[in-house]
Amino acid sequence: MIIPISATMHSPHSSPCGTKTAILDTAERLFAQHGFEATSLRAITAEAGANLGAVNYHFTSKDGLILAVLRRRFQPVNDHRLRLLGALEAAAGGRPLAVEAILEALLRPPLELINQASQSGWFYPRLLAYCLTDPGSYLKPLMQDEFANKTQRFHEALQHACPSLSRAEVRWRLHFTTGAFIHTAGNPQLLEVTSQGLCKASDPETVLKRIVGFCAAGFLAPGVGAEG
Amino acid sequence: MIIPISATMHSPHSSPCGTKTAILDTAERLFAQHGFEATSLRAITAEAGANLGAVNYHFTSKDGLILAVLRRRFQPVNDHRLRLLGALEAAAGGRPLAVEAILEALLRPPLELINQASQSGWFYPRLLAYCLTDPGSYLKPLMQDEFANKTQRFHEALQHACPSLSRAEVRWRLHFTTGAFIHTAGNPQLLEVTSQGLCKASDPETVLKRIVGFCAAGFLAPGVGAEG
DNA sequence: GCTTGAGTCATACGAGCGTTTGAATTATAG
DNA sequence: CTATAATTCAAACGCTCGTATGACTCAAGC
Repeated sequence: MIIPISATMHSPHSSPCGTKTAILDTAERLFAQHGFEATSLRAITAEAGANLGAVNYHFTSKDGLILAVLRRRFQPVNDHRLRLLGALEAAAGGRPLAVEAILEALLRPPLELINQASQSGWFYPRLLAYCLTDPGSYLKPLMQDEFANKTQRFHEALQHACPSLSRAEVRWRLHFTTGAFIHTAGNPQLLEVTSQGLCKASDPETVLKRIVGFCAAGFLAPGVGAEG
Repeated sequence: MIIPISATMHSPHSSPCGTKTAILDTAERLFAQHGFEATSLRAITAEAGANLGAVNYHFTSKDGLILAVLRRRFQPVNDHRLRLLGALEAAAGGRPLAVEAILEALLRPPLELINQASQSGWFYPRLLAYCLTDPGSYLKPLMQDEFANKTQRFHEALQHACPSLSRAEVRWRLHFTTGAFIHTAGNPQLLEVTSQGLCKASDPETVLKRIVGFCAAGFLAPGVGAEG
C-alpha cells in the first residue's frame, strides 16, 4: 500500500503496472470482506488510490476484475495441490495413499497461503465461499476449469485409498470435507467469537491438523449401503 | 401478476395480510437465489404482485424485510432442534447420548423443512449461508439470539457424549459439522453437477444419513493433544 | 351514510452504480 | 526534440437503487 519514496522514481507512473496490482489487491480485500455485488468500483479505486476509469482500462469491466482477482489466487493454489498429490503418488509407487496424506495435500496449499500473506491469505477461502454461493454466471467457466476438473485426481486418489467405499460415497465425503474447510477458513473469526475465545483459528497448522483429523476419520467410517 | 376477476370477492383488499406473506415468500426465494444485496425491492414486489411501497409499509425498510424473512424460518427450526434434544435427554435420564442421535437432532429439523415445503425448504440453508458470509451488522443480533445462544445445549450434550475430548475440540468438531451441512444443503445442485449426476442430494433422508455418519465418525476420532 | 383507519397505489427524490468518453499526462523510441 | 503509444484523469451518461410522500380504495363501526 505505502510505496517507499525514492528521489528519482516517484512520479505517478513510476512502476509499469502499479495501478493494476493496487486495484487487484484492494479489490481482493474488499471482495472478501463484502462480496462482489456489495463492493463498488468507486470504493475499490478510492482505497487503491487509482482513478475510477482505470478498472475498465485494465480489466474491461467489473466482471473482468472479479475474474482476474480470483484467477490470481486460485490457479497457484490448485497447481500446488496437484503437485503435492503427484509427489505423494510418486513416492508411494502405486500403493494406496493414506487418507490423511491426501487431505493434507488438498488443504495445505490454501492454508499456507494464509500463513505467507499474513492478512491477505485469509481472503482466499472467503472468495471461494462467495464463488460457491453467488450464482453469477460469468464465473462458471472459471470454477469449472479450476475446480471441477482439477479435483478429479483427488477423487481417484481417495477412491484408491478407500476401496470399500462406493464412488458416490467418496464424492459425498469429499464434499463434506470441502464444506468444513470453507466454513472454517472462510469465517476465521466466527468460531473464535462463538466459542468465546476458547478456539483460536489464527494458526493454520492447528486448523490443518484438526480438520484433517476430523475428516479422515469421517472417510474411514464404514460406508452407507445405499447409493445416490 | 394477472389477477383473475370474480364478481363479488376479489377486490384488492380481500385477504387481510395476503400482501405481507406474498412479499415474505417472494423475498425468501429471491434472497436465497441471489443474496440480500443483489435482490432489489422492485424485483420482489413485482414478482409478488405487490406495490413497491408495501415493503416499507409492512416491514419499515429492506433490512426489516430481511430480518422478517430470516426470523420466520430460523425460529421454528431452532425450537424444533431444542425440542428433539430435550426429548433425547429425557429418555436417556442422565446417561450420555449417542453422538449420532445428537447430530440427528441438530440436522433433522432443517432437512425436514426441506422435505415439507418442496421448493421453499431449500431456501433455509442458503439463507443461513448468506447470513454467515455477509457481514451486514444489522443481522448480528438475530444470529446471536438464534444460534450462538441456542447451540450452547448442543455443545454440552456433545461434551457429555465425548468426555475424552477437550471443550475446544468439541467446538471445533461441531464447527466442522456445521460447515459440512451448510455447504451440502445450501448448494444442493453443486454436488450433483460436479459428480455428473452420481450423487443425488434431492432426498433429505439420504443427506441426513450420510452427513451424520461422516461427522459422527469425525467426533469419535481420538482428540488432538494441543489446545486452541 | 359518514367517519375512521388500514392498506394500496403512482410518482418522485436523491444517491450510488457501472460504464463511456475525450482530453491531459507520462513513458518510450527514433 | 519529436512522434507515438500507454496510461491517467475529471466529467458525464443512463440506469437502478431504497425511501418518502400524498392521494386513493376499501372494510368496518356507529
